[in-house]
Amino acid sequence: MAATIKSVAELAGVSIKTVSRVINKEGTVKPDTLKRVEDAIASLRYTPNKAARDLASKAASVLGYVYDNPNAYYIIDMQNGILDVCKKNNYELLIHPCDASSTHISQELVEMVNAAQLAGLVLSPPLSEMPNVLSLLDENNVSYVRILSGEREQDTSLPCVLVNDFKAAFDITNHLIEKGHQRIAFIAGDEIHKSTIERLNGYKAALTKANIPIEESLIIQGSYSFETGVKSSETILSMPVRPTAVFACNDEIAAGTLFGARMNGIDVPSNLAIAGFENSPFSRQTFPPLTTASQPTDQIAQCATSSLIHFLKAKKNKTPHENLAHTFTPELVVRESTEISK
Amino acid sequence: MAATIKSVAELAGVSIKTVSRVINKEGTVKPDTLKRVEDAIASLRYTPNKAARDLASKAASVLGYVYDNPNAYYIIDMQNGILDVCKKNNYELLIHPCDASSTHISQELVEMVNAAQLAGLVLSPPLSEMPNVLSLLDENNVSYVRILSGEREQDTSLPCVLVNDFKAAFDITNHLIEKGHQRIAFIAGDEIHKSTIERLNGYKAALTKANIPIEESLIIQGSYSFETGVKSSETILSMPVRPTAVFACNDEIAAGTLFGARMNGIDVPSNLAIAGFENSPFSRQTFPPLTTASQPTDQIAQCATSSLIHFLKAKKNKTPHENLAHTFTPELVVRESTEISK
DNA sequence: AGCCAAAATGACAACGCTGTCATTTATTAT
DNA sequence: ATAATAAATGACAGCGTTGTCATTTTGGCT
Repeated sequence: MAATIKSVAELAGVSIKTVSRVINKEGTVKPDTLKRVEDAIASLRYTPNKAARDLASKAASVLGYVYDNPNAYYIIDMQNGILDVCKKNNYELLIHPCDASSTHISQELVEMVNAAQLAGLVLSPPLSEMPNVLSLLDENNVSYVRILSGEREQDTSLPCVLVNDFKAAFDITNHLIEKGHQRIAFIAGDEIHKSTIERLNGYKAALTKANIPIEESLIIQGSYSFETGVKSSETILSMPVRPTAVFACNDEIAAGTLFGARMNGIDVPSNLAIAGFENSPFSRQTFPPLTTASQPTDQIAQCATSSLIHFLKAKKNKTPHENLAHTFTPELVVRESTEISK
Repeated sequence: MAATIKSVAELAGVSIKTVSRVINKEGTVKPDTLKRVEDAIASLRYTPNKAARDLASKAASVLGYVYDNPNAYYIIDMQNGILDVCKKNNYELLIHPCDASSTHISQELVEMVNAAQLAGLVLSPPLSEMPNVLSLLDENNVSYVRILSGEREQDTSLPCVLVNDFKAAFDITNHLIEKGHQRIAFIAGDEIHKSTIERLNGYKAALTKANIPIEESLIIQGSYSFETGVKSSETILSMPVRPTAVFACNDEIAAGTLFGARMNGIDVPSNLAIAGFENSPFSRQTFPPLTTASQPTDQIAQCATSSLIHFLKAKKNKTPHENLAHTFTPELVVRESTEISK
């Protein structure tokens, strides 16, 4: 069977504790002993038994990524970012898709954390923004890092990563205004997502700054889906005074809007300019490609994960932990859907 | 701290072994003892320590999903399918994205299996089709299930799930022929994927059956990407005798082709019919929506995962394992990209 | 009631590692 | 050279389970 720490110790002529020191890089081993142990490890192809380590050290090194989000691109990017950092820190990742609208969701998460002995959780929206979820996690002393839109509430000592959707939405709206648009419709995503609200506020702020009155009739409720875009395009096209531009809350909605416009023979951008949000791959693949805001999802994920890991280390060593909140601001990406190419 | 088996045993007034029997559902516990133990578990909110179980039973219940595939939708579907079955069987899933073109890929996988003490691996294309990867896994006695295109080779006792790309590609091509097309271009995906070859063969078979000669100049090499589609559309549009239809190896290529056609003012489907493959969400979101073949990715994933778990159980109990290969055939989905809607 | 097999339960040693603390060895200061 | 100190190493007891095997209890027969 597989080599154990004992067989390595025997081969290297040292005690198992010394081998343990080597694999944990404790640094208190003499160079030549180190070498012997390393050789033994290599020749036996030894890999430490994870279960035994976790058991002995009373600390599982597994994080959980919990999401409820239909956006495959977002999830993959998040996941890859998280995995990246996990790998570097010798953590494992447990993936847990779930239904945020379920009434048992909070309970479900706590049970999962217990059952899988997770060290911590990475929460992306909308879970990261649901007070009931967060408070139950707090009660159960679960460590987590949140990725969310807007500002952080003061009442937490846990790490979090903020996305400045307000600023990015402001920039997009501003871009449309600079292109000469005065009537700009806004298609909202799910209300449960704080990003929807932040983006709406950014939109409003840009209008206000340009002295354009905010018309509630131009603001359309919806969800983060292609279908919302298609439906909204109908609404928009049938408005008595038709807007000349649309700012959709994400690329999927924008793509739907584009699709709907197409169906009705409306040319984009000459008859209707459309902007999305997220810079997901298909924002480049629609015709014409979509103006959008580029969210560095994998960086956000990496940042969140390493914050969490730092936090966990600090917690274990009872070291004080300076709890910085990192902020990312998505950047405007201008493409043909708002600008006629030469 | 958290409850342990010992505290449960004390509270219930039984030995830890009996508690162990209860949590493992061994079924040899008297109803009233069972009840007492279950009550104790509930009142202490006990959850078994995973590390301890794995260590004692010498068998971690963690599977690995290894992929190298840029297609976010495919991966998410696969992953969800796998997770589904894992959850039902109390397995965990470790996600491992990797680079199939790396020279160390085989080694990397073996190391990962050892390091994480994985029970088995789920391999999707192209990894599932790479002889060097498979043989090294075999050498190291790693259990895995493969998802792949076409037929199974005889030389393995491990489970696998087959996708009949040949038949589906035949159906798509046939559909185009029935629509009256005689010159049909084929845009291939990456050569490393067996699906590319199977789909090409299906295309050829359909042409042959309809007595349409196969023209090599109509077969364009490429990779599974939007860009391939865009580029290929240029190639196609500049052909001396222009094809009237295109069968792209997947939806992404098809979307690219559509994009390219658009750029050149070619109407789809009236000037050029386009079919894709995969039924990924955006095949519904292009304008016009794409005719494609619907692959039940999550079912395939579920089937593969449960095959693997059965195999592992059989292996552990040294029970003989009947090694069936399941086959899925993607189904034709006709949409507007090949058919003018009324 | 008395016997026996079958069912239920328990005692205890693993499993492979880390943490604690004791012991040995090397280094420095005198 | 010698004591004092620091660095390196080791012995051993856990960690919370499961597996093995021994022991007790139960229920069905006579």
